[in-house]
Parts: sequence; C-alpha cells; structure tokens
Amino acid sequence: MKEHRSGPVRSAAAREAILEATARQFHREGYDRLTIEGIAKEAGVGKQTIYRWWPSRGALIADCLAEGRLFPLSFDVPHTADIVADVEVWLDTVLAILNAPQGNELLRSLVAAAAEDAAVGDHLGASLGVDRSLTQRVQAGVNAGELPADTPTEQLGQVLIGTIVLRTLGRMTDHAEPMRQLIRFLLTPRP
Amino acid sequence: MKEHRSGPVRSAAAREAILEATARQFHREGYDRLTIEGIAKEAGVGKQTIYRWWPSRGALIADCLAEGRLFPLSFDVPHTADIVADVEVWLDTVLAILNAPQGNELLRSLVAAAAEDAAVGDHLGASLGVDRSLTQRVQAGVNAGELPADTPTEQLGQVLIGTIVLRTLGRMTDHAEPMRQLIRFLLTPRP
Amino acid sequence: MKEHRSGPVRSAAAREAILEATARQFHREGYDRLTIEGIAKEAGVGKQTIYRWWPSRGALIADCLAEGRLFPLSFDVPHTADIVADVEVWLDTVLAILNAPQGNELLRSLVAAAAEDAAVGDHLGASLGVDRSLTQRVQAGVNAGELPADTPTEQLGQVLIGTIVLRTLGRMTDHAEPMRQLIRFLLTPRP
Amino acid sequence: MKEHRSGPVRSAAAREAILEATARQFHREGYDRLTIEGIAKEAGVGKQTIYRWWPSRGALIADCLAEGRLFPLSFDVPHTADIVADVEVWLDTVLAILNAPQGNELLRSLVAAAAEDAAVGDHLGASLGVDRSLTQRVQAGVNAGELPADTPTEQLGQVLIGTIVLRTLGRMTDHAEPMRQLIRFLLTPRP
DNA sequence: TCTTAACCGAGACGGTACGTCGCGTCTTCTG
DNA sequence: CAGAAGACGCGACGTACCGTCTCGGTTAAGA
Repeated sequence: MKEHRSGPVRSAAAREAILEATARQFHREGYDRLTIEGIAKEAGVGKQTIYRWWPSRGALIADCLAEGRLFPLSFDVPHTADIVADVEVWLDTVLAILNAPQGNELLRSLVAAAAEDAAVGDHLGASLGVDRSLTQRVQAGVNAGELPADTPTEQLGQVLIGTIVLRTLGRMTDHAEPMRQLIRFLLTPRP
Repeated sequence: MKEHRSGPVRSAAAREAILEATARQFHREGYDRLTIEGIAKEAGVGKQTIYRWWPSRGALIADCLAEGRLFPLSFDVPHTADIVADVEVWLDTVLAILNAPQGNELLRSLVAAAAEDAAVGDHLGASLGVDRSLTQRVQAGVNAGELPADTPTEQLGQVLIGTIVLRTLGRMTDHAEPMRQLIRFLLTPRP
Repeated sequence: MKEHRSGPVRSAAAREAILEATARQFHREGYDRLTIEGIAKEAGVGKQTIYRWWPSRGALIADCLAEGRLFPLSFDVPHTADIVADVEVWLDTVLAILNAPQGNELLRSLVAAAAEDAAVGDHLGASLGVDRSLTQRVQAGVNAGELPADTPTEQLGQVLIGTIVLRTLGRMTDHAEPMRQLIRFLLTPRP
Repeated sequence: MKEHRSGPVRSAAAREAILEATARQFHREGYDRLTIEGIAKEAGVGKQTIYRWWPSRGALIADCLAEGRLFPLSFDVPHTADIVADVEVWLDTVLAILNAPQGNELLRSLVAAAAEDAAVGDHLGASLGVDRSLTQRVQAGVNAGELPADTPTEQLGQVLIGTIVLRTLGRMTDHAEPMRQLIRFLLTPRP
C-alpha cells in the first residue's frame, strides 16, 4: 500500500465518490432534481472538483451510464433457434427495469438527460444492450436465413427501445403484451 | 343547474398572450431555458396569473401542443391505393419539422417536456397526428385486406414516432432513408 | 343646491366588521404583518369596501385608536391633593398595557403605525389620555399653586409618553420604578 | 485555540458597498421603501450576499447606525459652567438633523426601524450621543453640585430624545422653543 | 312602481418584493 | 500544491400583498 505525497492521488477516490453519489441521487431524485451542489455534498467533494472533470450534469450521467452504474443488469441476448424467444428474453430484462419501483421515472429521467445532453443520447440505446447484443443477434438471424434479407437490422433496436420510450413518456404501463406482439410481428416471416 | 361564482372572470386576452409567448419562447430558447418569468414579461402579464391557471411549465406546453401552437402543420394522411406512399406523406410532414432550423432541438425540447410532465407526454404522439390520422389509415388498410390481419395497428404509430424520437435523442440526422426503409418493411406484405 | 345621490348608503355592519377585524389582527400579528387582504377575509368583506372608505392601513388603525378599540381602558386621572400620586395612577394604567402579554409589541406596533401614518401619530398621545386627562390635571396643579408657574404643562405628557416609547423601542422592561422616579423629579417642588 | 474554517473569507468590499447603499437608500426613500433588492442592485451585489450576513433590513440599519453612516455629525456636549447652555448645544445638533430636508422623515424612518428591529432600538438613543456625551455631562453636573443629587441622570437623555420622537411622530415642527423650555425646566434648580 | 346608481362580496389582474435555491467562478486555507 | 470548503454575482423560483378593475347581486332613493 503506497502512500504518495503529491500529485492527484486523491483523484481516483474523488471520481469514484462523485459518480457513486451521482448514480444514487439520480435514482433517488430523478434527473431534474439532480444538482451539482447536492452531489458535491454527498460525495464529500468540492464543487470545483466536479467542474474540473465534467462539463455538465449530463456528462456525469453519461459516465454513470457508460460504466453501468445506472442499470446493474446485463442485456445479453441468447442465441437459440427461436429468434423471437431470444429477443423476448432481452425484452424481459428491459421491462424488469421499468417494473422495478421508480422504474418508469428512471427511464423518463434518462430521456430528459438525453434530451439535454448529447453524450447521454449517444449512450442511451447502447447502454440497453442494443448495439452490442440485440442488433448482433438480429443480424445473425438474417445471415442464417431466419429473417428476410431486407430486414432493417440497424433500425430494429431503435424501434423497440423507441417504442418503449414513447410509451413511457405517455405514462403507459404494462408494456409486456404489446411489445411481445410487436416483436412477433417484426420477426415472424409472413407468407 | 350551473355552478355560479360572482366576481371577475378569467381573462381571455391574458390566456392568449401567455400561450403565445410560451410557444414563441419555446421555439426560440428550447424547453430548459423556458422560464415563467420570461413568459410573464413577454406576455405583459403578472407571474401570478400564470400560476393561477397552470400548475407548471409543462402544463403550458401541453396546452400549446393541444392547440397546435407548436407545430403549425397538418398531419393528415392521404388515402390512396398505396399505403406505403400514404404513410410516407405523413413521414415527410414530420421530417419537415426536424429539417427546419432548430427542428431537432425542438423535438428534443418536446421530449424533455414530456419526460417532466405527464400532460405533455399524453399529447406528444397525438399532436403529431398519430391517433387522428396515421392509425386510422393503417386500420383502414387492415380492414381492406391491404395489410395482414395481425398487424398491430395501435403500435405502428408509436413505432414510427418512437424511432424518430430515439434517433433524435442520439443526435442522428438524415432520418428520411432509414425511416422509409422501415416503413416499407413494416407495411409491405412479404411472401 | 343639494348634491343628491341614489343607492344604498354606507354599510354600518361592514364598517364594524372591518374595524373589529383590524383591531383583532393588530393585536394578534402586529402592525407590519397587518394586511388589507387579511382584514378583508377575516371581516368577510371585499377589499374594495375597505379601499372605498379608508386610504391606507394607517387610517384603519387611526380609527381603531380613536374609538378605543386598541386599548380597552380608561385613562382618567384622579384629582386628589397629591398630584404625584394622581399621575402615578395614570402611569399604572399605561404600564398595565405594557405588562399585558404582547404589551410591548403592541406599543411598538403602534409606534410603527405612527411613523408611517400621520393620522395615527396625531392620536398616539391623545389616545393614551394625555390631552384629555393628564395635561388637565397638571394644569390644575399649576393653577392651584401645587406646581411652579413655569411648569411646561403641555410638554409633561409628551415627556412621560415619549420616555416610555423610547424605553420600549430600546427593549427595556420594568419601567415602573424609573418612571416613578422621573415623575417625582418632575412634579416635586424643589427648594 | 482559534476556531478556523477553510474557504473564502467575507468580502470587505461587498460589506462596504452594501452598507453604503443602505444608508443612501434610507436617506433617499425612507425605511418602508427600503428594499433588499434595491440595495443589492445599487451595491452591485447578489441578494444572497446580504441575507448571508444580515438577518433583516433592520440589522442593516443597525449597522449603519452603529458606524455613524446615517448621521454624519458629532454629538459631543461641551462642558462649561452653564449646564443649560451645554445641553442646548447638543439640542441644536439634534435639531439640525430634523431641520435638514427630509429630516423629520428621517427620524420617523429610524423610529419605524427601531419598532421593527431590536438591534436598531438598542442603538437609537446611543447613536444620538445620549450615552456617550449627554448623560456624562449631566452626571458631571450632579457630581459638581450643579444639579440636585436626586436628578435621574439616566432618564434625562431618554426624556429629551423621547419627547422629540413623540413630537415628530405627531408631525409637530418647531421643536426648538418647547425643547429649550423643557431643558430649562429640567436643569434649573428651583427654590 | 320602476329605474338606476351606488353599495356589497368576491376575486382576477399587472406589479413589486420577498426569501430560497442552484448555477458556475473564484478564493482561501489545510493536509 | 491538489482539493474541501464555501463566498460571490447572478437569475429564476413560487408566494404574499399591493391597489385597481370587473363581475353579478342587492338595496334604497327619485322619477
């Protein structure tokens, strides 16, 4: 255990404390009640230390998002013979977030952050496993002839997340059945 | 039997001035820079007159939205033999908003408002003509056998708007081609 | 030529309710928390009815003062052979007000009202019985040779009230002994 | 051991600007039109900086009073063989304030402030030189046998200021002659 | 008897100021 | 010498009252 005298030794600890406090407050209060002063106080950190490293509230959220501090879940998509079932597994993971207490509020907060800050917007879809897992699974389905060749693979993830986002903005709940119906419609080859 | 109250009555002129100023500032500044004080000043109105009738910024936006003060466009969907073409007409109208100056910012602002306020969320889809026009056209297509019977008509509007919203949050542009591709995929009967 | 007017005449009930509510709120809240709106509500009266008949808060207090609604006491000065004792009776009455709960606050409120409004200032001394009783008793003392001829009778009342006012503004209490000492000094013929 | 706190220290420039602006507005507008916002604007300071250090309008006035920012005069009492003349010198200084333009309004404002705020009340008499000069002179007179031993030295200052205050509240003017008469009555040994 | 004008209650209106919160910057002291 | 602590100028918040101005309803003179 080395104890250094000078240099930004404390920085890592401060960074950790700040992001942790950010995630905690974001869950507790939502995005629009998230304040830099509140984070600084809760993290035991000077405000300047935050401003030195992050340009805005949104950037804090973006970092939390990128490091998986907001959704403590894995969004892996399995790869069986049944693509519809596979995607529904992913859907269940996403809906688990919304069905948790404050789940809808959490997603709405995230959308608010994304609307305000480009960096959050960039990671929104990605953080829910769209690029890394969902799109790959769909692409594999196309390659395997499971889905038609003209399937817009890129868009499908956007379609699913987008639909859920819009339903959440409209304060709808019980997304499970409509979303399953939609997935089946999108992924079932019709004669 | 009417419930009657004596005393002065709500000023129509003030209501008009407030909503007009709200719409103007919303376009000019975006949602997060929209302030009650700014609206009051621009409308030549006391702050209290706003607070007396609207509980929040969001409610003002919701009213503007409901009265078509934010999008001075009609979102009617034509009804020809070609449903894909018909829906693409609607798409062009929506994209016209996004391609206008500040168009993307406008939509993002609207999303921010919807995330914060339920009333705005309620009207978001509706105000873009989804319920009134788009869903009806799709339903007619199903009824006419133009589309398969299992088409999730209700969801299609959400899918299209949701996808556009998500793309906008991700700061994508050039929605035209991907969206056309998606529409064709959704509405073209596959063998 | 008579100036004629039709319509109902000033409502005595409203006037009564307003002054009563004013006196009640003045005792309860003090002058600076006294509001026209509060009086109107408590009196069950429209604000306009107050503004129609009184130009200011101060005028309301002045009327209350003039009608003895603030101090429900009589400030009569007895007339025995001992002028010092007589004046001390008056002093006790005045001090009774200050020793009542909120008594000091009450006098300070009255001073605040007097500072703001000329009509209150006019009646301040008078309402405490100075002109009507105290000065008369002192003048009688001079006439009877009880006091020296050069006694400034007019000022003596001002001196006593003024001293009490100043002590109250300075948040002093226990005025009794110092005031008695002062009275004795002023009214005892010295060799 | 001193109690030390890290962080920035109170800005002397801000304090100075605030008190200066307070005194200026107090003279210009009087106490009841004195507003925190007005002071902040005139001092080029944030409102919070005022609220951080002073609990109320009254506290600002009290500080101005204590630092001699309201009366730019000296209230020294000379010490000659003629105590009446000496006190009249002091009286002239006080009356000079009242005879200046807005002088009566100034004193009334001060009284209003004193009625509202204890700190102002504490300094009211003191600031007019009563404790520091007048009472000392009177006490010296008693010690020298110039005045009777039973003279209530403490009260005499209150009597003079109190009388002037009361006359001012009653919107009287021309205090000079009555006050001189009173002083002579109080300080002239009678046979 | 029937206007009709002033009264009344209620309270909406354009304003001003309140006292608080949070912003992003800047300064000081301490470990 | 980096960082916690926090003061600063600023701007907006939502509230309380101000004094004025409608409203609809009621009441008493005078036509």
